[in-house]
Amino acid sequence: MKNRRKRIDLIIDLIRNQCIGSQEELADLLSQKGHKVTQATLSRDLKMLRTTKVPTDRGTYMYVLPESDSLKDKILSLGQAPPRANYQSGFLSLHFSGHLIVIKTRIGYAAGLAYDIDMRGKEEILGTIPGSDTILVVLREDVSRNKAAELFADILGIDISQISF
Amino acid sequence: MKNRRKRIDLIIDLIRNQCIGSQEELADLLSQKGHKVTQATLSRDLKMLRTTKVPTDRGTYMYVLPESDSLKDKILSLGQAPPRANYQSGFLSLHFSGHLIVIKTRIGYAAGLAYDIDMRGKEEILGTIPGSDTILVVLREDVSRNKAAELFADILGIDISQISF
DNA sequence: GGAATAATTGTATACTTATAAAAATATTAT
DNA sequence: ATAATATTTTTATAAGTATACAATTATTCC
Repeated sequence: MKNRRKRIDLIIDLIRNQCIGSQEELADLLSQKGHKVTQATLSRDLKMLRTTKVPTDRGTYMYVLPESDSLKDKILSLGQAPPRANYQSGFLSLHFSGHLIVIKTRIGYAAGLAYDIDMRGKEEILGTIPGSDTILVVLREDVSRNKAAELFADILGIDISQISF
Repeated sequence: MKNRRKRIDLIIDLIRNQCIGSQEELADLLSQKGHKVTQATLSRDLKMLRTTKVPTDRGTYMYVLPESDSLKDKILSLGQAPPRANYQSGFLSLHFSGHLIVIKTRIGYAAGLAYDIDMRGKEEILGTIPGSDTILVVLREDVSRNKAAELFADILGIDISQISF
């Protein structure tokens, strides 16, 4: 089945990025994205992903994914490459938000990495702002994500699959 | 009530030391030790303890306690007002701009506050960059302002009305 | 291809958990 | 102590989740 994989990926995404309080709720979100499945199927999916429903500070409940190890295995077995830290450069992760890029680094590595990025991306980058473990990169408005992703994969010496669009 | 504390302690003990698959099961164990309570009470106890039911490798489910920190606080503060650090001393204002949030703090408070924000908003926040009296927060693109406002009201211990949309 | 086998899903339902409302128990103030 | 207030618990039930079994869909092996 082809859709199962996509559905699982989507579930992981949804759970990562929003507060989902029940399987019905998840079913709704999924169907909005074209995956019509019943609660029973989600119960199985969530069990397979070792997902848990945790009480929140606000008195509600939300599903959360398990700490990466087991999850990574699950994802791997579904054919997707897990992101891994690059300890040589201090790079940990890269995310887009609008024309911004947020790069997380090991503590203390932000400044050094930001310098390298500045040197390499004069054309595409308006500026970088390093904290201690985070770099904010402001892209020029006319630089596409794909272009930027290629550039950063190159600068950081990582595979483009490690970049989260 | 005197028994509540003892019951909670016992629940923690039981969950730590054996596999408990349902609240009914826990109720049985407790009653063997002299604590006769209904499932409803346990539901509340477990919610209060932030306990979660996790799918095991063997295809079963078991309750587990959360990582220690929050747990100790909960137990210690049983009955009293919920423990919440008062960050209001450092916090001055919060403004949105696109998927960014700019928080002004009293001088010197930005780094500390940013750290707390990082700890609390792993899901919703891509990263934070503290200056000395300003924190830049980059939200994930799919986090709405309302959700973010709720989150920050909670993190900062302020009323949501203090947040400027 | 088509039969045999395996994986996935839906249906229906049992099982489990959460919660409103009422009752019981404790605490506080007078 | 007693009324007033607050907390905790049970009861009853709603809400949510898991699973047996049947149906469907995919895969494998002639």
